[in-house]
Amino acid sequence: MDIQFVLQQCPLFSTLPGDVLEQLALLVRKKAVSRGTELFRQGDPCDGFYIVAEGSVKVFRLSPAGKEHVLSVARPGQSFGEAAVFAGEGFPAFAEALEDTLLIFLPRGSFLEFLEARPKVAHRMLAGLSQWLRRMVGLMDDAILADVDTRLARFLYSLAFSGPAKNEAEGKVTLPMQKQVLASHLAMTPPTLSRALTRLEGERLIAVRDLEIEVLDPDGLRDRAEIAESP
Amino acid sequence: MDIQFVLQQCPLFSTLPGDVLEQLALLVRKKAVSRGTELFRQGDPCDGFYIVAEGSVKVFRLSPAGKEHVLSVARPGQSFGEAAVFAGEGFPAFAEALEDTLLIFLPRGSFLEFLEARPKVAHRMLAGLSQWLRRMVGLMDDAILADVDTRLARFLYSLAFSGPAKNEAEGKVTLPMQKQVLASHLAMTPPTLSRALTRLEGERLIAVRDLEIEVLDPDGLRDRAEIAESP
DNA sequence: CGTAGGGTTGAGGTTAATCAAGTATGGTGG
DNA sequence: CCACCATACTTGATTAACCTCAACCCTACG
Repeated sequence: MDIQFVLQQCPLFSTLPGDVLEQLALLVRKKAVSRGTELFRQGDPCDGFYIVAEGSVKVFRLSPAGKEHVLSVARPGQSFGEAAVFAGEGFPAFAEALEDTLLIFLPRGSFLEFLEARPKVAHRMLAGLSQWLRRMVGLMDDAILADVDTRLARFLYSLAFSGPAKNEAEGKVTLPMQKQVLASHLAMTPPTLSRALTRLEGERLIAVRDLEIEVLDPDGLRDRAEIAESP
Repeated sequence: MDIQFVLQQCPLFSTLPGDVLEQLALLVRKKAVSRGTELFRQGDPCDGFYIVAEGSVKVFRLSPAGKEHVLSVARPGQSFGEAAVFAGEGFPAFAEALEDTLLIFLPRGSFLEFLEARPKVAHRMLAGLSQWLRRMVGLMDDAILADVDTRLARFLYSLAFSGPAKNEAEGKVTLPMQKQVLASHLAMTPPTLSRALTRLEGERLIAVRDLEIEVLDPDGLRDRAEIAESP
């Protein structure tokens, strides 16, 4: 695994010139963990943050009653835990590897030094945190203002037609996580997700086969997702 | 109104030395608006952000169906809209003055220049955004994982015993907004909030008189809020 | 006074959680 | 190769929390 390559994949650092990337690479540590490994717990003091090189990591919160809510699933090139670096109050969530995973760890102290000298990177971090904030706010009022079918439709639509327009030829996407994880991410239970998928399938908007989802009617799905037309 | 004084009240700038504050003060514009004025709309291009000097501003999102969700109410010394400055994608929410309000406006361009030269301030902004992120995540999984009574208890407890421990002698606080605004902030409807207050009152945890809330049983309220003991 | 807005109270309806049973699927060990 | 088990997912029936709609109260204010 090439560290610099991974760093460059990360939105936070993708605009950095080669020599700066090289300096950054000197600060980091590689870390290989197996499925189920807990990277950090809510409240743990934050000694740095991570970028996923291979595999995936679930970031989630636990209610006092033990119910879990998945904030995000980090996949290769994505970072997690970076917000905690600046607040200095410990991690606000749990993180656990969903499969055998290769990570890059950026220690807090040396990373902050690195930042101090590079306003450009700091600016990039500010943009990155703003994005997180945006995403979380979106997630939140989705969960509050929209019903389950709408939430699901919105997730599927943006998976298929925005974001890193990935492996889909026409409208075929693969869910980036298990359905029970997705259910928690969308603030619903697995039975509810199952039924919501069935309903959207019944409306001929999608076709489901395990984690493979085919979007049959993009416009219909967009309507269901209550997303405004773009032009 | 003294601009520098207001800037210093804002957590983002409270640690700045006097001369830097002076420079910052040169960039800003005062703005007086009357109750009901819309400061910006969701999607508007972001040309800067605000700090409240006097009054209060409601920041909220609207669902396509027209339902409103109040993200926060900014009061004197608090900033809003700052996240949009960095993302460069327009404001993610609406903002409207709840009363006649005095504002300080920091224009995007000159503020970014100001930041560029001052890593310390940038670092502070990073911490500030992290705090926002934390608050939003907290709000979100409150709304998702906790029932209405718990949400309300949590809000009241933190209002009375953390935050800017304000005008309360023992356990008396004033709700910082109308009840219908609070209801939306806590992701419930006014009738539901009303009943929840009645229930907590019935359990002798609080006493309500208009916007004045007296906390009768702090420990009981903390238990109801499912907040872990601190020691 | 009379009206308007915020707030409360009551009855009824709906969404999604819960609980429980049933159906694949994949891995493991005999 | 097959029996076994664990895990993910689905399906069904019931329940409960909260929303909705409506009437009503109250205070402020013209």
